[in-house]
Amino acid sequence: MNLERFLNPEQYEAVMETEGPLLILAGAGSGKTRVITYRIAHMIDIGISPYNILAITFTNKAAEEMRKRVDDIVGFGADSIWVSTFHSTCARILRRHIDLLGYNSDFSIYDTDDSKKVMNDLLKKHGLNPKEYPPKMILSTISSNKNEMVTPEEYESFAKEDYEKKVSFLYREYEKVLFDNNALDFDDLLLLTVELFKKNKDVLENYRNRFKYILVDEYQDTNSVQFAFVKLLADKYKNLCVVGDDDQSIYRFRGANIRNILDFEKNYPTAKVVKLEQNYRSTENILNAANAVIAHNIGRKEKTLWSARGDGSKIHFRQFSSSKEEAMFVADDIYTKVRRRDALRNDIAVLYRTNQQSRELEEAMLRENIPYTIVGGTNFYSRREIKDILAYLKTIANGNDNLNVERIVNVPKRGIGETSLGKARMYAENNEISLFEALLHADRIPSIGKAADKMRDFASDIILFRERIAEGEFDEIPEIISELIDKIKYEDYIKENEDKDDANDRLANIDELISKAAYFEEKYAQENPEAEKGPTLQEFLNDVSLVADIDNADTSLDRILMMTLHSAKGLEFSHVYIVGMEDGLFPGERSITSYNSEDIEEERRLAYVGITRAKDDLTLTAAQSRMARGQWQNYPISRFVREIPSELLDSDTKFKKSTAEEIPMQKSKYAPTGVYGGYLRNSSSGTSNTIPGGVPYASTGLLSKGKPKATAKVNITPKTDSSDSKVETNYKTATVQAKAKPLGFTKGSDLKGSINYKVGDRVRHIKFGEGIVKEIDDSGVNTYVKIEFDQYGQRILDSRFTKLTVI
DNA sequence: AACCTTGGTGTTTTT
DNA sequence: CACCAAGGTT
Repeated sequence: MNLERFLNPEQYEAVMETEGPLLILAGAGSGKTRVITYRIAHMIDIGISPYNILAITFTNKAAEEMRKRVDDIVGFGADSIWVSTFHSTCARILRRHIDLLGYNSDFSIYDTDDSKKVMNDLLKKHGLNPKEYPPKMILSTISSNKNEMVTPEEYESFAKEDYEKKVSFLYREYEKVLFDNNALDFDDLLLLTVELFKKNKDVLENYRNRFKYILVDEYQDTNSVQFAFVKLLADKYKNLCVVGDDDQSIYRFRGANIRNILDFEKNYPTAKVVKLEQNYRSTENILNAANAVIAHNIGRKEKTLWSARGDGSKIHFRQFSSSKEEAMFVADDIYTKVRRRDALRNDIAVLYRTNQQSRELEEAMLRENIPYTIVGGTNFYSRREIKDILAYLKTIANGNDNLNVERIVNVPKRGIGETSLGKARMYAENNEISLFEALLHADRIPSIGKAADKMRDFASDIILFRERIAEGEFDEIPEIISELIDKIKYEDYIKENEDKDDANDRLANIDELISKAAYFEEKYAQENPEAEKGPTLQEFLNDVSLVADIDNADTSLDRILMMTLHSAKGLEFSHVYIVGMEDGLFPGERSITSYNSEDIEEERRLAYVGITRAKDDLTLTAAQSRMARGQWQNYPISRFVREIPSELLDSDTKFKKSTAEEIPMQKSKYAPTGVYGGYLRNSSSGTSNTIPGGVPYASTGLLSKGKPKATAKVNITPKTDSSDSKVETNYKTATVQAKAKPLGFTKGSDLKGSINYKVGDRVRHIKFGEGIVKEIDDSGVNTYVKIEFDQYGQRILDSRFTKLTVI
């Protein structure tokens, strides 16, 4: 391969140094991905076996992309490189060897919600007041301990105050519950792998010999336990290449230790260092702005990023009176750009500090009819119906997992109530068996009555599935899911308990889960070409537990992307908007008042990451007031905007002197048309709400169609709220009690137009095969497509998720 | 046992 | 404001 043609001298050096420790300091946009992929390709080219390479990436998406790119260059062998994230790598290792640590290889992986549930139960059990011992805080202490590899015993010996002693007690108890449930939380995946290696030298030796060459991307965001993991593996051959940029370290809150990258040369004295300082991504104006901002941080590795792309346009800054105005501006600006063909939709991103900011932006995009995808927020996998089905699958895989058993034992309702369940719990505890075991032998539970039969039926259904899977009766995971849903009559349950739209929504989500399983099978077959069997249920559940929000974002669609600054790491867009540039929001209140200067510096690094996502055009916006915590907050313009030299800025507001008061407000040109406003609660809470500014959403089509479930009480009174006083419309405030659709539908809400099939078309679906489009229903919030499949019969699919190809 | 209402409370960012 | 948990009602 003649690589010098494709690489600059520094990149070339980084590619060629295959032996020994190497630190690549890769500034933003400096062609890092290019270097990594060429490096791996080169290694294979000079005869290093792909089998001996381990590459750790930050997201699964990045892993997939890297594999694809290497494949494009070398054309073979890329599939036997082990490319994945820290968490997935560790999960995979643990599935093989965790029995050495006393766990069972069918362990469940608990997400944050699960951990919270465990902690709440513990507090209740020990009569501790959640106000005195906030579960969130305790869990975060536990998490930090795990990331620093501090055991409950060690923490106990540090603990001086009563509070700390209680926390150490809870830490110990929490670990016990997880162990008893045969469950691991995210931190355990890393921690236990390190423990495994330390305790079992032969296992470690095995992996050391396998992974002779190790590459870690985004090294600035590794934490102590990840460092330990890498060090253990790399210590024999020391062919460790780490790539990172200390200026882009943004995960301190989850234990990332910036010293890992700053001290790399100390830890590996023979290390070579290569600096990549030419930025190929951004215009000079954008890069200079980023450099100016980050220069305010102290204690960084000195580097000067430069670009040869020319000045480009200036950085736009606008301040608005409210966050609503801000959102409308962004939507309007995007609309104009796309219409004038200045930008393609999938080359535009809107970035924000907190997920809740996505709400108003979403409304604005809907109003301007701009197709968008929101990354993150309410995760697909945290939807009720998905969690239910997954809880079944997890129970089938791991019967010791009491948490998941509790979730589904009476869902769908099968007449097992709280009272009888309490007795089963008691019985399980007294006999030191799992809850599932107790249910299976429910007839032995004293004074339990009729519920015993129901319990036994439930447990034996689960066992039947387990046995049939073990005997290889199912060819593919989607079949397990489909049959499970039939068996427990989940569809009927949904249809009985929800109105038509909601039921459709949930059923479509379940179909989407089946599609995901089918996609997983496909991916697995590609990555394991020699495998005779498909992936196991555990492997699928693994994958599901460890997906990042960004992993699911399909960047090829003709939609703009909206996400947090954190999620945007590693991505690039031609046009970038960063909204909410306000002191108090970004940087956040806490980092401003914190006396630890690290906090504000991390926010600044986040700003740096955000700015450097932009290739050609960057727009920063701020609002003078926005609603937060139920109150209007008035924030001044972010210091990060003020740190950008004024000659780089295009702004019709003069704010160099840097206080918000001096800035004239933008006049609104977005007079509302009478349909505007806040959110209705969904039915489960059912209380009345004030809709600031107008008729409830029903008339915008955002509410689920059809009549409200509860009686709608709509009192319209003149609006007196001052927030919209600039807008000359006849505003009303409405108090309604209604069955409403929460606006939080994310993951790429669709807008009409991006569907490329019509009634009568013959289409192909990844799992259900071929079929004919019978009906396209876009009367409600989302568009549903009814399809008659040749093999699977009629199904209703949600167009937001379903990818159908017209044949 | 299931549904509805009320009240209390919390504040980034994510695997 | 929005979420969640506890208590009250059918």
